[in-house]
Amino acid sequence: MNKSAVKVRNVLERVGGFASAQELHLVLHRDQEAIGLTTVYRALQSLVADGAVDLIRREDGEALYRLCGDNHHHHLVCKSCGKTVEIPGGAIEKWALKAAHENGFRDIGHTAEIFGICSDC
Amino acid sequence: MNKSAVKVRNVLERVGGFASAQELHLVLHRDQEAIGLTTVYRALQSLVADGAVDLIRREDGEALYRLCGDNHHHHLVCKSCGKTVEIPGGAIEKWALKAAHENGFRDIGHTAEIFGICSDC
DNA sequence: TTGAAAATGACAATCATTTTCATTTCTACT
DNA sequence: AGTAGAAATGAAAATGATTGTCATTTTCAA
Repeated sequence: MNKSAVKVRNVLERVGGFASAQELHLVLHRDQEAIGLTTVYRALQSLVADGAVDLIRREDGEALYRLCGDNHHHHLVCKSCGKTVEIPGGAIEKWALKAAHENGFRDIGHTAEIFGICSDC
Repeated sequence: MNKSAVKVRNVLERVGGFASAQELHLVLHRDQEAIGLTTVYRALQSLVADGAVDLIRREDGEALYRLCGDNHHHHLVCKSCGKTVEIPGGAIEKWALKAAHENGFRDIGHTAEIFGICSDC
């Protein structure tokens, strides 16, 4: 992991939730960390590729990033306010492996998100 | 619902899965249905607002639309050749409902896709 | 030190989606 | 039928996040 990726990861750690690439870039600049927007995007790409960062999409399609623990989980997202709850995979993992295996697929990955309206909205 | 929305809905019915706005526009043109891309977008917006159409995001952020009330299924996609297999939801449905309920969410929907390498690749 | 490879960032390019706005088509009422 | 006002349409321009380009800088092993 290179220097920029470390900086970006530190900011993600500090903000402690989902943030867009542009927001992270702003925070870095407020902190006098000279780093280009392009580099922020590249750092995020590699962090996501390494599995160190989660990527989800806001409803308007904008990408949001968040540090993720190494434990695998999925998201329950409120369509109205964006509130997000991490939930364990559980049954999904087996379901994905089973379906893939039955069809002769290997190197399996999966995505799953649940969305709805939270109790506050 | 106006004329364009009906046309768009008919195409969605015929393609029978997720499709992007641009793909739908292409299909409409192949069918000699003169309709502008702008109008396709507007029709999709109102269909989504009416709850007649589901909107999800591809991994690159592009919007995909699907008629609601389609019998529900998920996709197993080959990362290499793009081959796609429809698979039933099964366990996922229960998992999504349970997780959402435990966290006080309502109006639940979910997306799930499995990626891997198919036997031909 | 040196030279190749990787990283950086200003800027331009891309591309889905939205806005604008002039024009056309409905709709309701006489 | 006629007509005014509202809604729909679509071509073109604007928007905005993300990615590509490429010249320059940094890193680092030999």
